[in-house]
Amino acid sequence: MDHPLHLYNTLSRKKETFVPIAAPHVGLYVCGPTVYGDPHLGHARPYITFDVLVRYLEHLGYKVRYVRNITDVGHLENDADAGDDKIAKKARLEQIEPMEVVQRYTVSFHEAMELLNNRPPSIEPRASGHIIEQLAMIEQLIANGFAYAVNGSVYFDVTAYAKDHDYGKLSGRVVEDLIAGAGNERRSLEGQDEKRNPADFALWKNAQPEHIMRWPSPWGDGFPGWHIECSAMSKKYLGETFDIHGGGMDLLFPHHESEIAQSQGSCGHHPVNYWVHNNMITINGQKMGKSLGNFITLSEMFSGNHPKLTQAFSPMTVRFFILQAQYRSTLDFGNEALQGVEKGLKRFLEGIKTLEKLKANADSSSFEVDGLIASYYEALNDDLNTPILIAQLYETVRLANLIAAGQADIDAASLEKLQKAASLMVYDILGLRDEQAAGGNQLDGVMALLLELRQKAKTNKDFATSDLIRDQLTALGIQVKDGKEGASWTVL
RNA sequence: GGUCGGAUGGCCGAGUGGCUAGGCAGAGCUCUGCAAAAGCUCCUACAGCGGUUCGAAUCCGCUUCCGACCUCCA
Repeated sequence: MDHPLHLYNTLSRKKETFVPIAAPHVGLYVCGPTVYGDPHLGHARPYITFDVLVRYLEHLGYKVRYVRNITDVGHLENDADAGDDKIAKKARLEQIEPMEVVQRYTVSFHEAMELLNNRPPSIEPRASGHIIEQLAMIEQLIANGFAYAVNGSVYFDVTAYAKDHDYGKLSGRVVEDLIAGAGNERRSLEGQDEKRNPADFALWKNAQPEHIMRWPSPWGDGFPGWHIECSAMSKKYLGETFDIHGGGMDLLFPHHESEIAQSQGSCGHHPVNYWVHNNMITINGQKMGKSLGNFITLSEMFSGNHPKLTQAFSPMTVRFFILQAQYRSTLDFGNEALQGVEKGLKRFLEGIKTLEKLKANADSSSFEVDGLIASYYEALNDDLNTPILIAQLYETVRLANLIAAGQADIDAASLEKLQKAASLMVYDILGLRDEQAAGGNQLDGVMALLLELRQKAKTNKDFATSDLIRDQLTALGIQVKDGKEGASWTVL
């Protein structure tokens, strides 16, 4: 291909040509959700972004193994309940089993992903199902001198690791600063005094008696630390070095930095070639997140049941909204923006349908079809620039409408090429689907009949009847559009 | 406090040295029995101040403002 795929690699801080380790195979690991709460708008962004990446890679002919974990062992709290396990806490709160919480939110996550038309990953490993692998990696780290056990907990020894490795190369941290402590604002975490050094991080945490989620280990009952699951599971399913690791920018430090240290420390080499990070969704310019409590869940988006929402927004509106920003830019949430996207999406999909139904009307095209199609690929190849792709597809829609109106020409061969390429981009790569496609053959037949009756009325100048039919249909949510080739309709 | 990033038209959001991003909103027109849809046209912005350059939204410097990470987070 003339323009190979380029991805921005956080590690090198520049766009790089994507070259897999063992083409045509591509290994992709994306940090999955912690299932102790409903999925929110922020979750939609990485999973849509990497869904598009997977779809595109497969279109390019790669065989992708897409691994995305489910974190169901919880992480340390930072508030008054410091040292608690988030999942255990929520379970006590609701008087149910931890695994029940995990199950409920895993299901709700899957439902949201399906609504957003994100395809499931190839493997979706659970942290709780890989305790053995995590323990093995921790023991290896101890054996290699990069970890130490204290009071039933095990910590990663950043100082020891940093002697021969660059801890901080991904996130741009300086080890000395981390060791010195990150300023006066740094809160004191439970277990901080057990660490040899403030920069050290937990690999295994000793479980307090009230701690429900616990597993036996060589150091006593406990639970895995913050970052070890991703290292252990990516190694298990993708190997010690794999192609792409994705996730939100907020995971850059300490999560991904520590993943590198754990993998490097235990296996002896760098785990990932391309680190790809999506930016945050903001609300009033501020990050939308659990800790700030300013997030909107996906089910609230879809139902409109949230004080910040003036109306419901469909899953495809949300998907289109997210795809209209490049994944490395922040994207600001707003009703006005969403409403604009909703209308734009409708016109967009209508236009694509118009293109699909188009018939060739000339022996040559009045515009350059190959260049237009090439522009789709150029956009995607440039670090998945979906907004540019969408702009080019809008241009395609404009041309299709012109052809339909007899104001532009296209030949048969060009038309077929364009139809194929545009549909591929819209449905297969961007992963949009027509939410209004409903009714089936029966409705089609009924509508054809109604429109025929209306046409008769119009021919007889019986506009009262023709308007009655149209207005009643409008009231039912079906829009009638009179065109040169007769009337057509869409479900609103 | 440290590190990094951003400031684009009413709103969202691309773009990195000259050439229209795109969408939504708004205005006009065409089409139409009237609408709707669609098309065409218009609205042409780049935080501020300096500098480099024939030419800067785009490069450099300074200023102001905003954000992210440094603590679980997509």
